[in-house]
Amino acid sequence: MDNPHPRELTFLPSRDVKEVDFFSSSSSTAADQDHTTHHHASSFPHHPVNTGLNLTCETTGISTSKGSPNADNTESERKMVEGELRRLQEENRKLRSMVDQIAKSYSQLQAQLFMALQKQKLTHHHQNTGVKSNGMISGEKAVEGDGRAKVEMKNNDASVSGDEKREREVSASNNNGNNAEEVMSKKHDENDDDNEGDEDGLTKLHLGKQVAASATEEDVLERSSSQSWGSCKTPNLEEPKLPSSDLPFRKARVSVRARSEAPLISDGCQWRKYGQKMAKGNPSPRAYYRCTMAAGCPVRKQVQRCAEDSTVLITTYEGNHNHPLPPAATAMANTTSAAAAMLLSGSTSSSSKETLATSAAGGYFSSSMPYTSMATLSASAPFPTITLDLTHNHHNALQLHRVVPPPGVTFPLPLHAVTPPHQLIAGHPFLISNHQKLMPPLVHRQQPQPSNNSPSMVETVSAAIASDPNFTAAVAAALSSIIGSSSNGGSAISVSPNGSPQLPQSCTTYSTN
DNA sequence: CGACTTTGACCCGCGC
DNA sequence: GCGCGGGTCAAAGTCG
Ligand SMILES: [Zn+2]
Repeated sequence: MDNPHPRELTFLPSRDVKEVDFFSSSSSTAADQDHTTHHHASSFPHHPVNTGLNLTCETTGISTSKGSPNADNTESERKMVEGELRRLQEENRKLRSMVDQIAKSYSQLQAQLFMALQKQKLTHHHQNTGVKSNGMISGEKAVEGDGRAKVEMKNNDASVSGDEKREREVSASNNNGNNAEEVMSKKHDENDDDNEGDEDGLTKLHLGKQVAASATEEDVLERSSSQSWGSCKTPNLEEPKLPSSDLPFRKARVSVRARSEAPLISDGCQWRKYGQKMAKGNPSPRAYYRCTMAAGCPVRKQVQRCAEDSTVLITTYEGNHNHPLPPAATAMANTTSAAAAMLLSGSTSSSSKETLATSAAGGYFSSSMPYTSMATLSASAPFPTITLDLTHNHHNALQLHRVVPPPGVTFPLPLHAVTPPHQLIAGHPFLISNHQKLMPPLVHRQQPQPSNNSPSMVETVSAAIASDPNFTAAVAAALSSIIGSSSNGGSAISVSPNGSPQLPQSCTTYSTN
């Protein structure tokens, strides 16, 4: 059991947490201010500011500074106060809207959770919980070692037409150091030997192309699957039916967009470049890297600059590490897995509905990752991809984009950047349930605070995601994190479910700034 | 000398 | 079947 995921929250402990506690700090201050203001500004039309937040003002009276004896001063003071008051009201308003959204989201999540649990009970009772260590993801076929346990997950969307069910097998490789290697490294071989004979049907995934989830994903999947997965289904919307059932599995990828002059982002891992190609439509070449921290580590990443904005570096991660990672790298890994999980969950159910997924995701993310700019999930591309867009960092309003970038999607992830250990993040798993329709666009709050750091968001998100996919836990975590964190920049997540059906693997892409 | 990068060739899936 | 594009392999070169 060494799952990398759980591993310490080392999310790049380099920075401090940037999350702002919305409620704790901001709100409190606001409240205080309110009080003060109220007193003074009696004349104001001031609406009853009710922050839904329950910021109670009464007692506090900040009578402190007031008492100015001079009328003149009083006058000027009053103006100032009024101005402040307005500002505070504005802030309160924003806060309130946030709260409302959170509340809604919470409700929805609860409902979903509930449904999911029920489904699980009914539907799949049997999922084994595989334990997994780190997972590796194999691309399309999972190679199975003898010792692996396989778990099958089936998702059926209850809501959806039943055909959507997918079956996945996850092979949990407990002892597979090798497996991973094999899998990743040689795809080619697989074909040939894919069957070493031993396989029972399992070996070949049921699907022609379905892929077994890699171990890594397994983690995610496993956990999530047990909970979140099954559940994911959304309430029902019809799904577009996708050919998905047939679609081959693909790996989930996580990409990060960030502005960076440097050609590479340091994510705590060691990478070896194994190829470079000129991508069509993009003047800058795309570089392919493989993790060299461990022999068989299947993790790969692609790095390329944005065609439109060469300052934006897009890093896409795929796969999970099969070895322990340094703290700095942990975040990434977690992110990846988390992202994968998200994709999976999201894709599963909704592959069709962006909205829902989107909204849900958006909600969570945004809440959980205040700093991130936006996250996008898309199943459409060749592989399901989550993109974190850190290029807009500061002040962004939360937006949901349903962007479906042709190529992939983006979603804010935690960068490897070094950050301080976040408790939250690591601790709380954050999942996006696929289909929840939370509020569509989250609130946009733009807070004056510049301070955000994009990284924190990312971290948060990734951490959360990565951490455990338990739905419940995730939800709880998400909520808590949301509540706990203040949002600064906005983040948006969008999901575009196009049709890709299943996501076997996970990739994470980062773009550095 | 080992690890990494460079770079053209090769493989493979996909659309026409 | 062919061409295209994405991704990977692996020999050769580079660096410390
Ligand atoms: Zn690795």
